[in-house]
Amino acid sequence: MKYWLLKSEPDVWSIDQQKKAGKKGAPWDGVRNYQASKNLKNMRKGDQCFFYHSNIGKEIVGIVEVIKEAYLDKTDKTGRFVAVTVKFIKKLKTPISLETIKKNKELSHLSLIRQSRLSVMPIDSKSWKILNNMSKISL
DNA sequence: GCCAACGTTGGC
DNA sequence: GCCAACGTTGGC
Repeated sequence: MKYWLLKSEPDVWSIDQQKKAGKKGAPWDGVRNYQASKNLKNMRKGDQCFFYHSNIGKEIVGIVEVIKEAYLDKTDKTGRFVAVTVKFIKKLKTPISLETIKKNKELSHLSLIRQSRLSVMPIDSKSWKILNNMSKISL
């Protein structure tokens, strides 16, 4: 299984809206960047993704799971980009802020920090574990 | 195929 | 609201 991180502006699509979508999940569409799109294509059913709120909050707020692999993004008229469907798994007890992530040397290689504009990125399993542990500890 | 102009993202 | 970083577009 692979791990990913998905960014969304909460006033466009938030973790609470994702929660409301329930078991059926909701399409993760609107990606208009080739690198991000390539990452979407590499997602497999069952992969887990951190849900990150950009701009407002700037923190990882929850976890979602891929339930449908890449298909053409209906919102893209050019037919170049893809979407996946993800379903809500849980909200983190303690959201992990970008600031906190930046402070951790073991996480400094993450694209979240190195490539701030990328909206879909892989997370290695070690970093996934570190972040998961952080979410259970209040700081 | 280069590169200037322009648009977008996202942290601050 | 500003601006740095960076991706895309289009003229040549």
